[in-house]
Amino acid sequence: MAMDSNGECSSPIASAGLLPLFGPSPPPPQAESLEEKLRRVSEENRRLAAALDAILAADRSTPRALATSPPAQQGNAALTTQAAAGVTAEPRPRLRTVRARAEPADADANHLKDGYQWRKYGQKVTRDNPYPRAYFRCAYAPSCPVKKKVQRSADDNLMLVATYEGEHNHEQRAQSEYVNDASTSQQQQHQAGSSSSSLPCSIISINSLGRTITLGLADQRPPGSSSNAEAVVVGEIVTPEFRKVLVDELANLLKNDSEFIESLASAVSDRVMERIPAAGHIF
DNA sequence: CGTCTTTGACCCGCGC
DNA sequence: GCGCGGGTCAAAGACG
Repeated sequence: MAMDSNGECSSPIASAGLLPLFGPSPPPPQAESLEEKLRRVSEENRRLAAALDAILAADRSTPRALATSPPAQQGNAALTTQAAAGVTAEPRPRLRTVRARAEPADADANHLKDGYQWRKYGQKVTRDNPYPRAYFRCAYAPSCPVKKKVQRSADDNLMLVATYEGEHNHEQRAQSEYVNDASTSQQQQHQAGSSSSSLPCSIISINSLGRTITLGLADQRPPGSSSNAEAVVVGEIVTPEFRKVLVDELANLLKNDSEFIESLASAVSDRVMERIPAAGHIF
């Protein structure tokens, strides 16, 4: 995943070559086995990680801070990434925006599960959007300065737009939404391993009927586990055993699930449409 | 009973 | 200075 000039995520297409996942209308390789798909995605992840490294290396020459984001956890909203706050100038580099598509069943909930616990402290109807904006504070640590605003998109009421402000100053284990301790330790390890806390910038979540697939495109998490509700696919698959478990899990999830394909196509399509303009002014 | 959410009021910055 | 809009506070209610 590439960062734009503001340190935010943007399309890697221009620099890293086309990721088939992002293709405008990826032909469903139905003859391809799940394992082959997995291998292909892992390969793409490696390419993207390399591209990101190159971009970050170039970006470090400028003194601005990289925006970070909370980890994309599994929830009822599929996190997609963003390129938003302070697009033209960066006086407030800690501001970043995450777009998430909510499940229709949660159409009334203005809540975005992102791996942290939040306490709502306000709600406001803004002028340019008929949907109310909700204000949240990090509820894990009283001293944590992080805030977020969540508002539905005026264009698409299923699209949640969350704006994060500040940096978490605590360990991430703040949520009960983690599937299990193993995945939690992964998250913590991931956070400790990354230079700037957490970020969904490198993660694609595709939610289908409560099931989520997360593709960690740049981070190097250790092998993890998955629950009966979710499968987490990270960029580096280390052991054959893990891959087997992963493939089995994916197979269970996707078997007889034509809606997943539709959701996937929809999510990819949305994402491509969001990212193409952002990529246009990166280089 | 403690915690969390809701919601109206208040504060503050900004543009005119 | 005034009005507007965004952001925050805090009391009250809901909930487990």
